[in-house]
Amino acid sequence: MVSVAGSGTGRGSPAVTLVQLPSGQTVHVQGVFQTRQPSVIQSPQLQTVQVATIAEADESAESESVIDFHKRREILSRRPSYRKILNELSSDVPGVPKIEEEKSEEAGTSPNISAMAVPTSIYQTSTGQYIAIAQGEAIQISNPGSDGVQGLQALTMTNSGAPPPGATIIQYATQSADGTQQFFVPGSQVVVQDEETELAPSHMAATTGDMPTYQIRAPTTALPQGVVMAASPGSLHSPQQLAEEATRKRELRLMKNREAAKECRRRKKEYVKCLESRVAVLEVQNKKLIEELETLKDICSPKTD
DNA sequence: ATGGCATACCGTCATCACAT
DNA sequence: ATGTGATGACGGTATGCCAT
Repeated sequence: MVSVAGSGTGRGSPAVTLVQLPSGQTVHVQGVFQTRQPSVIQSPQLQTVQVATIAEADESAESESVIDFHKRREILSRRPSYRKILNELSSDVPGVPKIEEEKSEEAGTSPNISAMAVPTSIYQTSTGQYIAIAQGEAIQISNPGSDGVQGLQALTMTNSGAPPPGATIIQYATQSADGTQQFFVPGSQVVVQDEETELAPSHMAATTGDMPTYQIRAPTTALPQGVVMAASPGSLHSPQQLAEEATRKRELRLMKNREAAKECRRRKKEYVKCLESRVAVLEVQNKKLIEELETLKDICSPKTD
């Protein structure tokens, strides 16, 4: 005969069951008969509901259940956020890294304009680079492909040489050893990229060492190809200006969404990795427990003698 | 070498959830 | 009500692998 003496089955703590063997020997069995555990793949929303259900069962039901109905409906209908899911997972499981909350400004996750000093104008070239012209003199260029500081380059105006009438030559020291580039800024809003680089796909431009050159010109009738007007706040009157503003807003939204999508995919990958590693751990654990169970069965199998 | 296939990555759109 | 961020869905592109 085997008697099960007792168990510590508090939620969160592993259940320890005391098994008394016929020989009088007692065995501590940990985790074979564990209390309900959330499935690995289960969303934390569901876990939340489970907990709520358990709580309900414990208490005198009626009063709470009516209130919780709508809440639960809300929870169930809500789409998961990978950050939330992973953070909830990691709060349960030590060793699982949390996804950090964005520290909006100084984090610098997006390599571009958000970190810049109040730019008045933002441009995106056909190669995907962003150019921001601040109120003062600073021009910053960021490569969306690169991250962090590397993608960000500051420019200062030098007012030298013999620029075209009304233009200011800007020298900008690239991080590569060879290059300086000239930007013509007549106080207007257009950045023109040199033709040789204009046709290059964005991923090529991001990876090649030779940097493209740009010109910032007075706007003509139409925007040059490969240039997106991104900002010129101020009075908007004509339908054309309104249309430009709409275009600018759209481009800005697209840009933000692009970044958001990147971030979302990164989080999703991290989340999936986390789940995979958790599956691996649980598989090992499961295997161990099965072996343990078999051993116990062998030991405890009634011998008719 | 080339075409087919699988996979990964990216940008965009639509939609939802939440904040203001 | 509106703006914004997050995310699923979809299509396009790049890349690697394999059979021919």
